[in-house]
Amino acid sequence: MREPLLPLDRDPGADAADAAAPVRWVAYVDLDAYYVSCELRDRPELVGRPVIVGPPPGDGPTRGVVLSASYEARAFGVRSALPVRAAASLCPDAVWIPPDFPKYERLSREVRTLLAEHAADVAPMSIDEAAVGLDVADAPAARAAAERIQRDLRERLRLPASIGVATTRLVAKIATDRAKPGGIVVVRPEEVAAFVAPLPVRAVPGVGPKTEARLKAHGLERIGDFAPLRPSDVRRWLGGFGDELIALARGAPRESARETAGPRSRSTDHTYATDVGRWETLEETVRALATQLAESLAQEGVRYGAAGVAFRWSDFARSQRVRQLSAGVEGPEPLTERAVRLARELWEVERQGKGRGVRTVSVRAERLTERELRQASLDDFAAGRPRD
DNA sequence: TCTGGGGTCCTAGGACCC
DNA sequence: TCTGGGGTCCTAGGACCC
Repeated sequence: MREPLLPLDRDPGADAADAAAPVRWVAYVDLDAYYVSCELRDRPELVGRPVIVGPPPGDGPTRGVVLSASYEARAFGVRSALPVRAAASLCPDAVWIPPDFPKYERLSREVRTLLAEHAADVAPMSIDEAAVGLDVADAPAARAAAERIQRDLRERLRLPASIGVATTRLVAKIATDRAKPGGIVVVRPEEVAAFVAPLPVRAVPGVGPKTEARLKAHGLERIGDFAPLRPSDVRRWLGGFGDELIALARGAPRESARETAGPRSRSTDHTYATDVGRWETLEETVRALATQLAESLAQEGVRYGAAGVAFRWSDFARSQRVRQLSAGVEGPEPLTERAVRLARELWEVERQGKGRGVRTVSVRAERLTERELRQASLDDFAAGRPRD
């Protein structure tokens, strides 16, 4: 059987464009135990103690989870996403701090500003991660640049960071995880295959518990196991992701061309203290969430082109519905009206016979566009290009 | 000790059009 | 009347990430 020829089947060195392209270094910056670190700036007396950011376990049932734990708390087995009560029993002496998201957002912006002083090319990946394109010639210079960034973050913002350095974002991100906490790991392009080979497949972003289990069933546990495989075989189990894994294992990962061009959707939700079995209650919540979401978008000059609703049921299953809207619309009316209708559909169709209640309801606006940007680009188009 | 509150991307199937 | 091939849009659901 013939194998389709893929880019990754070629010898990377044989590609003229690749050979001519200068090596690009990327520093992947990950702030350690970010929410906790933000809090310790204000409460230095807690440094060295087990600290947990999350809804404090109080009286009554808490439906919360740990958002961030200091390394001292992690020594007790406390991790992000652990239910609050489990964390409290693992680490009874922890200091609990309720989350202050505006504070974390504010600091995150300060971090980006600082990073921008080090490099022109800063791509925020999440509230506590960023990929920084380094303008350097070789690995020693890249390491030195990462050290400067790390020191600057520590001294000026009092935030500890781990940094992975490589010539692709993917490998730099994987290296960052090996650098935690507080370290720097540099991977030269010629070392990539050897660096990833012994790592468990879970080290690859995008491989979670389900994929891990499926791969294990095929006898694949480490990234290196993929190097000798045929793309067509792996593609059967993993789709296009299989090609990426093979390329990585062979030391020639393909950089995803995806641009992070601003958020694509925004949602807001509400978890009830006890599950809800009355439509009237749900409708009221959906209406309130949709109104609030649409108003905040309108305030920022952001339009939306689709509306969605999701339920998390008492059995933790999830159902959702999304509908496209006519065009980029604005204001609470379209979102609210559509969201209530979708919620009603979900309620009638998905609840049938199961008698389950709703635990969480969420409302989402998708296909976001910025009013000003949209206008500007239309103007540019009209002015700069002939209409044909 | 059940499991928050955001998000993203991928895939597959159906509708519809040419 | 049993029959094509492509392309695109929309929707649902799964998996994953911080």
